[in-house]
Amino acid sequence: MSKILIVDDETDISELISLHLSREGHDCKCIANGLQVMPSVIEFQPELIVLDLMLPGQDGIQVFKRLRADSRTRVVPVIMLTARAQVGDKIAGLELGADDYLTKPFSPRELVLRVTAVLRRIQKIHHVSEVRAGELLLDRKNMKVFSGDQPIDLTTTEFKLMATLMENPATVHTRADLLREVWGYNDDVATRTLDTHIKRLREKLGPAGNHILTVRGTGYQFTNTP
Amino acid sequence: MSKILIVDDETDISELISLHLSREGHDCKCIANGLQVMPSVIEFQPELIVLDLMLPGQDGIQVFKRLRADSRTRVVPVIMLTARAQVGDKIAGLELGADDYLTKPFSPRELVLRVTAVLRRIQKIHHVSEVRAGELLLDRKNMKVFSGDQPIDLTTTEFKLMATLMENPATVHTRADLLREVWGYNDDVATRTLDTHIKRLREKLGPAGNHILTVRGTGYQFTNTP
DNA sequence: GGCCGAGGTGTCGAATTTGTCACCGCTGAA
DNA sequence: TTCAGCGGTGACAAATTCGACACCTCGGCC
Repeated sequence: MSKILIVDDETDISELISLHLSREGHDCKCIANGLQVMPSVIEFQPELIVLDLMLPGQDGIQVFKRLRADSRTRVVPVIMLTARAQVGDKIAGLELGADDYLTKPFSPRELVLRVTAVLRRIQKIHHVSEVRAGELLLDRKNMKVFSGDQPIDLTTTEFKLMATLMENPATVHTRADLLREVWGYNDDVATRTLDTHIKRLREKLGPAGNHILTVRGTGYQFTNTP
Repeated sequence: MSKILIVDDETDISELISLHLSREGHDCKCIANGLQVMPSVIEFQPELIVLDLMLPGQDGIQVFKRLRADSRTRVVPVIMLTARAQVGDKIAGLELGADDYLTKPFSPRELVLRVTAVLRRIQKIHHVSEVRAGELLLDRKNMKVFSGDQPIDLTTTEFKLMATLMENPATVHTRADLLREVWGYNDDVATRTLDTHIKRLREKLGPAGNHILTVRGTGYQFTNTP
């Protein structure tokens, strides 16, 4: 369930990749032009970039260098796609710090595996410590939530739930998803704890509580703009 | 109060920098040889690197590239030092994504200002969610501590205490410091809670518990090498 | 060796946290 | 309009967490 940006000139390949990654629950966006990369990354805020080195008009390596040169995009992991012939590029890419690479042609399954591996590896290492949403601010480092300047005391479970919701705003979190992420329930348990905790969160958040929307029959959703 | 690695061939400059940064409360380490950079970074885990581009034997730019190419070191911000003449280097460095640069000669005050600025900027964006120490691993994201593969369940307070200790290993944390950071006690309260929690931590950590050293009359200290 | 004080440890009660349950209101489909 | 079911809510009881305290051990100084 990660946001992935696919940068490839060949739109059919992009779409194929996108299709397979979407099936895994990822949120994909495709762009064909290297010039769009920086703005797209800053706007879309992908958690992973799949970058074809064969881009029209400009070198994929240049695009990559620019990604790594900007502190806003530096930490985003990149998987490079290279044609088998471009050995030089591949080496250059890895030297510059690509997180993985794939030589064309490759099977979609292979790509999915690499993506999963990189995400798992990367997500364990970095994450954003502060999440902002309107007047709300989630501070992981100090395990606190602020509504404006006012700190809101949350218990551990409440905080985890809040963090899970805030981290992916505007997406619906299934009851099962939340129970898995926050409580570690892997099988589909019938429990009302989630409801109770949502209630407690809303209570403590006060007016900001209406950032948490109910999606009837499915789960809950955090919205930046209540 | 950040860990800063200074990489400079000229030891007198290193020492000058180190002196001024230490006065600001930072924890500095100096190395003169570019080859030591990677191991030093991985061991010392600095939050900022001051890198002189004039290194004996090898190019500072190469060192920098290697830092950015490794996922373990990629996010560590770098301030580059360049001689005024090396305009080409400076440009190359910025293009590659240095976080700031300084041309020699510079005043210590200037450097301190830059360091402070970069730290403030960077710390707001990312922080390391995982802290490693020997077989121990602190995982902020999931609020867990692992001893090897084995997860150790900690309560919120225990986790905060553990995190505070692990984040600055090899430094002595005063009782007052810990009570302030973990419990928020600002005035000097006489309490034994800290002792009790240290005991509980050691208990739960099992053999790894001897990472936590007692500094008699002062406080506690976390050590990477028990 | 004896003493003093710092720190280790076991235990207890209060406070907090958490999951369950019963009851109710609301929603949306028929 | 009706009704089944989903979700909101208040109450409650079990479990956990936390800080205090008493007692003990150990290190350092005389």
